[in-house]
Amino acid sequence: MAVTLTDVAKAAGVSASTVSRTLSRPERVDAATRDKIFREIARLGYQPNLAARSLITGRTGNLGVVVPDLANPFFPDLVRAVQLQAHQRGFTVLLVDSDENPAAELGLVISLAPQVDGIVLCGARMSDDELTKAQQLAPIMLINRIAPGIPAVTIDNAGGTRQAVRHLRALRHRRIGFVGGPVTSRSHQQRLAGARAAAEEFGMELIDLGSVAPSFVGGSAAADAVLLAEVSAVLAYNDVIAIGLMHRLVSYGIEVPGEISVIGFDDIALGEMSHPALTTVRYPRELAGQSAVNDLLDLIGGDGSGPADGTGRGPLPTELIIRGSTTAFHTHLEETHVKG
Amino acid sequence: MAVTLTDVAKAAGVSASTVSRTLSRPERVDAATRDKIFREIARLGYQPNLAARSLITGRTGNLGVVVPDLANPFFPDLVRAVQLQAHQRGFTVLLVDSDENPAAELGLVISLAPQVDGIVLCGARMSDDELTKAQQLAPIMLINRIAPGIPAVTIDNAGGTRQAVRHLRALRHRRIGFVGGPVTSRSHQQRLAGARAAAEEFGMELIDLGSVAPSFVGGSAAADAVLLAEVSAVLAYNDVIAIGLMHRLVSYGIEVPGEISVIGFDDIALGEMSHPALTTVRYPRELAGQSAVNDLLDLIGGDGSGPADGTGRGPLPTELIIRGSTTAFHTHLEETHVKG
DNA sequence: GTGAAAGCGCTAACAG
DNA sequence: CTGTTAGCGCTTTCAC
Repeated sequence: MAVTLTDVAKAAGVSASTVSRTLSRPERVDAATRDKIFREIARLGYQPNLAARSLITGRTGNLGVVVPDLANPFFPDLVRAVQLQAHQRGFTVLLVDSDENPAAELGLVISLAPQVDGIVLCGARMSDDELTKAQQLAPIMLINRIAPGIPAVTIDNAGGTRQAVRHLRALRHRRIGFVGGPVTSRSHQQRLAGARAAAEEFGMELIDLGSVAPSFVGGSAAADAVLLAEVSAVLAYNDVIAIGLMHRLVSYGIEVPGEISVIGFDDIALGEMSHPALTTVRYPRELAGQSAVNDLLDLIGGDGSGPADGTGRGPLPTELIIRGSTTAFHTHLEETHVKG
Repeated sequence: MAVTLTDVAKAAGVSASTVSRTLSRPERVDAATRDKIFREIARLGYQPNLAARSLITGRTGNLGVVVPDLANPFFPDLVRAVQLQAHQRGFTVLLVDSDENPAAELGLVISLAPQVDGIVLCGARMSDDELTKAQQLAPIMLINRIAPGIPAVTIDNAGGTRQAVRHLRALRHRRIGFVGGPVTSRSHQQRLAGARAAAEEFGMELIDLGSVAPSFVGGSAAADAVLLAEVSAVLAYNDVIAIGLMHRLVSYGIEVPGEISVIGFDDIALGEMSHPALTTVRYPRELAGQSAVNDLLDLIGGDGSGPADGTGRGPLPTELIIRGSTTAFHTHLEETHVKG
C-alpha cells in the first residue's frame, strides 16, 4: 500500500492530526513543524487518500460529466473545456457516455451521483421529470439543454442566427431557407425564431424547410427540399447538417457558394476542413464548459453569494465565423431591391 | 446523506455484515433473508458508498484514462470504447486530458494513480523512463505507444500500409509517395516499413517524402513535395495529414483521385465527409479500447492465467477502407508494365 | 447462516 | 499550537 498520513506523522514525530492540519490550514501550525512535515511529505512521496478523505468530508473532489456521444465532434471540445477547468479547480472528471440512450441516462446519473460532488449534463436527452429526479441525487448543471428549475449554461442561439441572416442580407440574399434539427429542442426553436425575426428585420423571406436528423445523412436528405424551395442560401440547425447538405448539393453539381450559400451552427473543426470551408455560428464551447464548472462549483460551495442559481450569467455570446461557403456576393439578387 | 448499508440492515432486521455478505457472496446467505435484504435495498434505493468500500478493499472501481488531446478526432472514439468496456465491467472512467503537454503527463498519472485501479495511457508523449516510473504507481496499459517492458495494445501498422500499397498497385500505380508523421514514433516507422516492403513486393517505387506535423497544416505543407516527386499516389502517415494534403492539392487545381490518389491512416470520421471521401486504413479503435480495458483488468485481477503481460493478444488487425480518393483506374500508368 | 468487533486512512471537535 | 478521541461506511475475520 501507499504511504499514509500516519507514516508521515511518525516520520515527522508528530500526531496524525497535525499533519492533517498542515494540509488543510497550514497557517495554524508552527512554521518549524510545518516545514518538517512538508519535507517528510515530499521525501516519502505522500499522496492523500481521497477516498478516506471523502468518507469523512462528504466531498469527493470529483465532477461527473455525461455526454450522449463522445464521437459526436461537438462534445469532445466541451468535455475538454470542462475537464481543464475542473482540473484547475482541483477536481477530477468522471466521464460517462450514455451512447445516445436517453433511457440509460438517469441510471448513469444514479450510479455517478454518490461518487461526485456535482454533475455536468451535456445535451441530456432524458425527460424533464427524470432531470428533476437527477437533481435530487446531485447538484446538476445543464449544457445545451434547458429544463424548468434546473441550472443551465445557455447560449445566445437567436443572436447567432440573427448574425447569420444579417450576413446573408449583406451579400444580397433575399430568400433563404432554414433546415431544422430536433424540433422539440429549445435550441432548435431559438435558432429558428432568431432567424425568423432577423429575416423580418432585414426584409427577407425565410422558408422553413422542415427538420432532419442532426447528422451528415440528415443534411444530405435536406438537399431536395432546399432545391425545391429555390432559395439562394440556407441556414442549417448545425454544422453536421450543413456539411451533409453541402456534400449532396456539390454532388448534384451545384456550386457552393456560387449558386447556394450555406451556414451552419456550432463551429466544429470539421467545418473548417470541409470544402468549401463552412461559414458558421460559433458555439462558445470552451466558455460554456468553463462556465458550467464554475457555476456548478459556486453552487456547491453555496455561500449564497453570486449566481448560485446558475442562471446569473445569462446566455453566452455566439459569433458568426465567415468562411468559404458564403463568400459570393449575389449582385443579381439585388435587382428587385434596387429597382423597387 | 444517502442511505447506508446500516440503514438497510436496520430495515431488514439483520446486521450490517449480513447485508454486506448478501452483496458480495449471496449464496452464503439464507434465501429468505437474502430476498428480504434485496427488497429493502430496492425500496430504500441503497447505493453502496464506493469510497468506503475502496478504503478497505484497496480497489477503487475506477479506471484512469489519459489522452493528449480530446479534440483530436482520433481519441474520442478510443475513449468512448474504453469507457463503454470499462462500464460494462463495472468500472468508472476518470478522464484526463494532458493538453499535449508531455511534461504534465507524469504529474497527471501521479495524481490519478491513488484513485484508480489502473490507467490507460493513450498516445502517451512522455519518455520511456517516465513511463517506467508511472508503471510503479499503477498498472498501466499503453495504446498507440510502445515502451520496453510496458504492456500495450498494438495494431498491425505494417499490414495496414501493405494493404494500401497493394490497392494502389491494383489500380496500376507504380510510383507512389509516403508522407510521414512523427519520425521517432514506432507507428511511423512501422507504417513506412510496411509500405516499403509492400512496394518491393509488388514491384513499385516508394518515395519517402519526408515527415510533417500530424495536422491539417502539416498535410498542406506536404503538397509541394508530393508534386515535385511526380508520384501518382501518396500514402500519408494519418488521415489528418491526408486531408490537409488533399485540400492543398485541390486548391492547386489538381484532381483527386484523377491525377493523384491519396490514402490516409486511422479512419477518423472526418475522412468519410471530406471531398473526395478518403480511402484509409482503419485503426480498430473500438477493439483497441476494448482490449486495453480487458488486458488491464486481467492484469489487475492477476490470477496469473491469460495474457497477463498484456502482450498476449498480438497486434490488432487493420483494414483498408476504399473510398473516393483512390477510385481512379490509371490505365496509362500501366503501359510500361504491359509493354515491358 | 449470522452477528460482533476491529479497522481501512482520514478529519473534526475538543482538550490540553 | 498540538495531541487525543471518535467516527465516516464498509468489509472481514472470527466466534457463535
